[in-house]
Amino acid sequence: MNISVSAETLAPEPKTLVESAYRALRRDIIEGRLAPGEKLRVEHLKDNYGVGAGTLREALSLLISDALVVSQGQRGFRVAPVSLKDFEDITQTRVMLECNALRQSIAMGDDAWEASLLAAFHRLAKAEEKRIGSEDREEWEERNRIFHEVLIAACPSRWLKHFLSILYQQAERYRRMSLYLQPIPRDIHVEHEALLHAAMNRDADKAADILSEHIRLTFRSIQAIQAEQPNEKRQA
Amino acid sequence: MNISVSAETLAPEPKTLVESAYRALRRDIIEGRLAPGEKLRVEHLKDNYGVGAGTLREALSLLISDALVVSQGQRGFRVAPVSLKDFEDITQTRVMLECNALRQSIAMGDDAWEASLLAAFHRLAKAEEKRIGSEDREEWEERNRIFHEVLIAACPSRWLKHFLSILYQQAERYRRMSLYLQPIPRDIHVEHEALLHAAMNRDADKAADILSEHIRLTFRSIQAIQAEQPNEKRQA
DNA sequence: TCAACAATTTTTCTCGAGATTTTTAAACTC
DNA sequence: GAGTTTAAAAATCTCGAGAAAAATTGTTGA
Repeated sequence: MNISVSAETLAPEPKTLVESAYRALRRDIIEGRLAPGEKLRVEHLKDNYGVGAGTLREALSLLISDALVVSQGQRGFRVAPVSLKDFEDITQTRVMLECNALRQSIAMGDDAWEASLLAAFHRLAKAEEKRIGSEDREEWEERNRIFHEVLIAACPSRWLKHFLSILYQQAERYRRMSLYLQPIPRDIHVEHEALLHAAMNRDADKAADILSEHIRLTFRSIQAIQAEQPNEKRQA
Repeated sequence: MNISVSAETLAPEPKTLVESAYRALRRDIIEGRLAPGEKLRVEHLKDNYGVGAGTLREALSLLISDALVVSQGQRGFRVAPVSLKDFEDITQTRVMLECNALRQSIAMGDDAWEASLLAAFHRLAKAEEKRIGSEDREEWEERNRIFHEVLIAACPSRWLKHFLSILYQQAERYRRMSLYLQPIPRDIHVEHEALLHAAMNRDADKAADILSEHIRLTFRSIQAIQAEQPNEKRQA
């Protein structure tokens, strides 16, 4: 079985300028430094990222795969817009796919999978303990992603995992946008723990239920924030 | 409700050379003129498609979104490899997503959706009648795609439809590879008809069952061909 | 005051040439 | 003869400049 945590997780460092620019841009979009809907002028950005125009265009083309950038005809590139409706769609689609993948993973996971799951949970728990300073947020984000990734790692469907990685990225962007200042609520740790135990006990139904609620809860909290502050930008 | 058949279907003609090259390359890959695993040398291809090197690179980058092209590090681009295992994965994932989308579409489709579904079926049926010459194959492919697209058009999830369009493309490539000479079996028309009636009668369970079998059947027939001729190329 | 038109400016799109890196081939040693 | 090292060839990657299109600004006329 190919768990391949390090394959998708610890990317093997960029070997080309296009790749570097792609990653830098992706980070800047997901972490909100490039605002949703913002125009991405090649001539202006190529200086910021220290590459030529053609190289930057290529990096932007790659970001279309992730649906983080949109391009239209002869009018250049833009950061993908956001909307609550879109995030709801992402959430529902992710619930369906991730629960399915989790069931398969639980059904097929071997000892090595259990071990890497325990390890990923442990790393995440440690990050959750000391996440007071905002410095540790990046570490928590990384470990949270890995935990979710390992949960479904034993699922044999590459396509399912591919789509889920795209949806996770999208969800992360929304999460960061709204929970920028807010500390991570405490009960998320409890959810992760319950998820771990259900998975280790091979209780697929319970695990899927917890995961569903876990994913939906993020949407609801952002929905609530949006309801309080409807003054935020609201692109189509 | 936004049925938007013409949005994804009749693409609004390319307004840029990158877009033109992208479409030409996509056709050539899906229709098998560029073989799976084949190396895509930019210097050689730029002449065939009549564009500059940078433009072609950008088009290839866009094809990565569709998983029709893969690139690795500093070693250029390749046509995405194929394997029976991959097609099985595509089939299963597509069954799950397309059935789900179909159920939503049946639940939410209005009169206009029913009308466009009938129209799409009619066009497809006409193409199925006169598909003796291989000339009509292209027309049948197009109308088959539109029929499947309209079936799920009333599903409100953009992400689901986005993923399905990718999977459909992939499946089309496999279908064309193996059924190149074979005429389209007659019972496919019967399946389409049963699918239409189940959808029109709002019988979601029945429609989903038929659709599942419909998609799986294509895989099984290719699986059978592959079993007879295991001499074909078999990339990882 | 507003709308339509035209000139300017900006930006996108495109191409060809140069610098690195990979691949291929040959020569050499053990 | 097999494997390693070295040199040539090919391909990829990268950049800056020129052509086409879009967006902006200013002008004119009702």
